[in-house]
Amino acid sequence: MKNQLVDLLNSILAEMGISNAAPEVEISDNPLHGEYTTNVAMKLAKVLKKSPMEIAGEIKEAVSFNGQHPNTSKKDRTKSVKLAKLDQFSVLQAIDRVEVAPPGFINFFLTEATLSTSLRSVLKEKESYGMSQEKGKRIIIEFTDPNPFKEFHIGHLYSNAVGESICRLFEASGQDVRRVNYQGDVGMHVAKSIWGMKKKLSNLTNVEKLSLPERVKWMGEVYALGAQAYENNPKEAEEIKNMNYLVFIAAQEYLQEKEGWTPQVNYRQYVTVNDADLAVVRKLYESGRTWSLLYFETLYRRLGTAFKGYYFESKVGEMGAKIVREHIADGIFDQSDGAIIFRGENVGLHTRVFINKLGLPTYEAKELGLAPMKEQDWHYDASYIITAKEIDEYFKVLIAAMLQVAPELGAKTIHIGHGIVRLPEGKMSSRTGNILTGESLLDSLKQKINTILDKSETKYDKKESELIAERAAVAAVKYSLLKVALPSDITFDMEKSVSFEGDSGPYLLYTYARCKSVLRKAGDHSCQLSAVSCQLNPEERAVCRLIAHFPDVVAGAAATLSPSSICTYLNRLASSFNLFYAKHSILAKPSAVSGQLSAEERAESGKPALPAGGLQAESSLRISLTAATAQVLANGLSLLGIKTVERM
RNA sequence: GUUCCUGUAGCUCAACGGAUAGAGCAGAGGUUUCCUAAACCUCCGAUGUAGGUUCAACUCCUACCAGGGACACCA
Repeated sequence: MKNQLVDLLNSILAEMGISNAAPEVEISDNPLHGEYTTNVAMKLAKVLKKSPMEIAGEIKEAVSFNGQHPNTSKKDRTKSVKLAKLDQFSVLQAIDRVEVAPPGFINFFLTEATLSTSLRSVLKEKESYGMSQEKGKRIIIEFTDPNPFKEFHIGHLYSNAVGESICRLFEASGQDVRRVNYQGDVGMHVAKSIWGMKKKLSNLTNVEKLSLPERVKWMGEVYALGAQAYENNPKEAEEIKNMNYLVFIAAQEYLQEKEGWTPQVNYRQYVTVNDADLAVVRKLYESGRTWSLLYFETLYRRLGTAFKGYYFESKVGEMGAKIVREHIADGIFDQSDGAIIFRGENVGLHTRVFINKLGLPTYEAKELGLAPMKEQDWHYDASYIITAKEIDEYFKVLIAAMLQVAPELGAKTIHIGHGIVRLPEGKMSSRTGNILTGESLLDSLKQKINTILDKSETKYDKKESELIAERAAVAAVKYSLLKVALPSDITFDMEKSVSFEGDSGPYLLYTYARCKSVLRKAGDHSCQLSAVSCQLNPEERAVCRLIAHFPDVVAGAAATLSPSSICTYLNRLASSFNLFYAKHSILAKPSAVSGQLSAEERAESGKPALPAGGLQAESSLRISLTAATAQVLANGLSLLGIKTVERM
C-alpha cells in the first residue's frame, strides 16, 4: 500500500511538472491522521516557492479528482491534473478521502471496504500474509556463536533471538537465508577449561555419569577455575599457555580422525610435545567438546533455530593464517615485535594483531579465513555477522583488512553489534562464575508460569501445561530481549520479565489464545466474510487499520533490521484488539437481537438502527476481525521466533 | 589521552527530521449476571547541559557533562 501511494504521488507530481521529489509515505500513528500520511508538500514548499498548504491542496484535489470522489468540486475538476492511465492506480479505489492538515500534511483515509478486504486477504493468505513473494538474494547469517567449554549464557540467548528474528525478517522479504554458527573450539578459553578439568578431576567417569546439563555446569566451574588461575598465578598462567598448543594439536587430531580433515599446519614445530600430556588433553578435549555441542543443540531446539552450517575456529584459523602470511610481501600486514599485525591507523582505526608471536592466528585472522569458507559453501550476496557490540571496533579493523585482501568479500560483509545484557546486580562474568545461563533462565520462567497455570480455573492436562509453560517462557525471554531497539544494552530484570502483564510476550500469547477461544465458540460460522456493508465502529476500525498496515510494517522491519518494530506493532495490535474485545460483543447473543445491548452500541457508535440481519453481518465481521487478529499475531510472533498456544 | 556506543516519566523501554513525545511496571481510583480479568478504563508523571542548522529537532551538527565498550598478541 505504501509503495502504491508513493507511485501515485510520483505520477501526480510528474503531471504537475515536478520530478525527483521522492515523496515519502508513512503509516499514521494516529487514526485521526488517516491510515497513511506524507510530508511531501512541506518538502516541496521551498523549491516551488509556494505554501505547503497550497501544494497539499493541489495534490489532494488531484487524488480526489482522479479517484472520482464525490466531494470534488466543479472548479477543481477543471483545473486539477489528470492522470493518463488511471487503471494503473488501483490504489485510488482504496482511498476514501484525503485530508490536508496544517502545516502541510496530506493524510490518506482508506475506505472501509478496503479495510475489510485486507481482513479477507489475511484469512485467505494465512501464514503468508505480510510476507513478500519476491525472490531475493542469498544471505548468510552467523549468530549465537557460543564457545564449546563455556556456558551458554543470556548473552548467547540474546544473540540467538536477534539473529533468528533477523533471519525470519529476511525470509519474509523473500531472501534465501542460510543460518550458520561459528564456534571457538580452540584457543585460550579452551586451554583454561582443560587446565581446570585436569586440576579438578580425579575421575572422568564420575563426571560422565552426570546428566548432560550437569556436565556442562561442571565445565562452567572448571573454566572459572582456569580463568582465575590464569589471572592470579603467573606460574599456572604459563602452564595454561603451553597447554594451548596441545589444545590446537588435540583439535587437529580429533577432526582428522572424526571428519577426515587434513590440517595444513604442524603445530608441533612450535613446541616439544610430551605424548602423555597430549593424550590427557586429547581425552578431555573430546569429552568437553562433545558435551558442549550436544548441549547447545538442546537449546537451539528449545529456541527454534536450525543451523545449516557450523564453522570451527580450529579449521578456519589455518586458512586465515595462510591468507595473512601471503599478504606480508605486498605490505598489507606487517611484522612487528614477533607478531603479524594490520596497521588500522592508515584508515583511521587502530592496529590489531592477526598472528601472535607464538605463530597462532588470533580471532582476527580466523575471521579472515572464515569469510572465504562461507563464500565457498554458499556463494552469498551478503554475509551478516551478529555479535555483541563490544567487538564493534575490532570488526571495523577486520573489515578494513578484508577489503584489502579480498575486496569482494569485504564489501559484502556486514557486522551487526547488539547490546550487552546486564543484570540489575551488575555484570556477568564467566571468569568468576557469576553468570545467568540460558537454561536456568528459561527453567525458572517455566516454573513461575506453572505456578500461574496451577492457580488458573481452566484445567490443563500435564502435556498441555508443559507446552504452555515452555512456549510462554521462550516468548517472555525473546520478547523482552527483542523489544529493545538495537544496539542498546539491555537490563534484564528477572523479576520483571516474569510479570506477564502488559508489554510482554505472554500478553501477546494470551491475546492470541483469547481470539482462538472466541473462534472455537463461533464454530463453523467463522471466516465467511461477505462484503461488509455495515460501518465500522472506532474500535473495529482501529484493529482493521493495524491489520492492513502489517505488510508495510514487516517490509519496514526487514529493511531496517529491527525486530523491535515488530514487537511495538504487535503490542499495539493486541492492545487494540483487547480494547475492542472489552467494549463489544463478538458473538451475537440471541437475547441481544431485540435487546438493549444493540441499542447501547448504536448509541455509542452513532450508527443507524440495524437492518434485519444486520446484527448477524456485524457478528460475522467481528468474527473475521478476530480470526484476522489471531493470524496476524501468529505471523508477527513467528517473525520474532515465538510460537503461539491455543489456550492459556 | 584517542575512538565508538548510550543518556527520554521513580524503574524498563517506544517514537523514517514531522502533528498533542507513546507504552509497560510501580503509585491512586474504577470495570466481571455476558465471548479467557495473564484483560479493560481513568488519574499521576519525562527528552543530561549549552549553542547551532531547519517551516519543523528526542532525532542532524558543535562543545560540554555522565555511563559503558575498544585501543597489540583473549574472544
